[in-house]
Amino acid sequence: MGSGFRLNAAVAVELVVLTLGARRSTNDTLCALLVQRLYAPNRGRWALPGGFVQQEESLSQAAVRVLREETGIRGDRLHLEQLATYGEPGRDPRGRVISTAYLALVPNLPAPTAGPDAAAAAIWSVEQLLTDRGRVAFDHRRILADGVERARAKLEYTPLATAFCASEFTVAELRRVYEVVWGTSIDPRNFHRKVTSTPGFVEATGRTTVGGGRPAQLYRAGPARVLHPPMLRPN
Amino acid sequence: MGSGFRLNAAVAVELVVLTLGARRSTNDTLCALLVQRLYAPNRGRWALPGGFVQQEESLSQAAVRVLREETGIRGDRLHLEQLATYGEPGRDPRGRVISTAYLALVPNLPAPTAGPDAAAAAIWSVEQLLTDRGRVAFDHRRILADGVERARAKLEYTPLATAFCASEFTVAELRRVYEVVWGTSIDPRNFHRKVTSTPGFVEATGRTTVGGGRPAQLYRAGPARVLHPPMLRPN
DNA sequence: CCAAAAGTGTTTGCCCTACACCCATGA
DNA sequence: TCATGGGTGTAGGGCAAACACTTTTGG
Repeated sequence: MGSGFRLNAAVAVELVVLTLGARRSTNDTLCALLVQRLYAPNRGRWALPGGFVQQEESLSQAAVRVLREETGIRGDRLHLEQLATYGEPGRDPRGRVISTAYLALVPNLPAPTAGPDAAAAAIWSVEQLLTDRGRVAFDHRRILADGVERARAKLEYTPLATAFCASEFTVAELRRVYEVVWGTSIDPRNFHRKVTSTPGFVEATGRTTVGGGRPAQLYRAGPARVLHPPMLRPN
Repeated sequence: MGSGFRLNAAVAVELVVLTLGARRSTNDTLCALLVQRLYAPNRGRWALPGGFVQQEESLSQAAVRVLREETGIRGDRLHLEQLATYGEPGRDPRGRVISTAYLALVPNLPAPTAGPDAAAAAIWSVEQLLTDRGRVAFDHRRILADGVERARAKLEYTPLATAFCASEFTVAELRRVYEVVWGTSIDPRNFHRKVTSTPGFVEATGRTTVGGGRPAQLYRAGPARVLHPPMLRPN
């Protein structure tokens, strides 16, 4: 490490909060949580929830705090992982800002409430956000794209999809997560077999759903942290 | 992003530089490049090459500069990617330091020369470094472990292994990379078939080696950025 | 001719896909 | 008894591990 210790940057965290939103009746759209900026720079544009890191907190603690402050979401029962760090000079007009982005996946996102620094908080379709240029502030479109790609990749080899579901869920709900995030359709029969035969992916609770057609088994997330064998994206 | 812009940290980059070192005649040990600290804190202990980011440079530019300054390695013909960011309060006794770590893979690492802030620069076996506690400064053992794990994982689905080889290499040399980094042994026949049949992984140059036994084809890295199908670790 | 290293053919078994089929409920 | 969605059986193809074998060089 170089010789001269000197404060040389403002370190912030940004959050890519993904959830499955209800465009129609079923949760069939991948959505992200954004806040509308109340102050300059980029006043009025939509940005990822974020904030500067405080003196005695770690980066991940800052991410949990910011998520609660700006959106009201609690950090428990929530998947949170570090995504990447963005530090181009000039990415923020105020000065040198280094942003460490975190990826958060939440089930059943409650209606967000804007914090004191935000004009509004809302859930947008990821597809729209990535298509429309100019709606998103700073370099947050790039950060969002990186977060979505990370989520897509991690569905393959980790049980991350369970983070999009409630504490108990059916195999069909889990399949819908894969279909929405990947943007593909999956054979229900083979998916069912694969999920239930992968050790540690899901555990049966013994309970079932009611209504509709035949009742479905309810499952909860299992102890596995990686999937053997992985769920492969169709290609 | 929160309201108050204020410089609140010293941002640094750290480099996990991996190479295949010659413990015996063949390159059969995964090694990392460390520098011995000349100044406090942690004077005399071994640390990853690193340094504070300067005003008008990006994080990746800082990584390239530090690599050159502290070890004499040039940034061209070198794989460099961002690994993760470490920001626990108290990880550096001088104050709040946020370190973004980069992973660098180099073939045929030349004898490193210590820069002005280092007492020495040397190549150590990764296995030794990760086993011995107390030899490595700060939280750099953790960073090194993360870098090694990233390299192991990326060998599976990217042509990263070619970054450990010279510009032209044989299939057997490429196989040795996999065996050393993964710590496994691989069937030479199946490996050969797999590598040469994966589109874009390697390209034949038409030339061959001389000496030893039957001459081997020489290859260079192909244009692929991901491997379809992936090379899977035995398990 | 023999040793050494490169590269090929062939078998075998597994996993994944596709799809036919049966199961359990509400109306 | 029909509609609806949940779950199982099974045949076929492709891929990859295992290993015998051929090829091409240097002594």
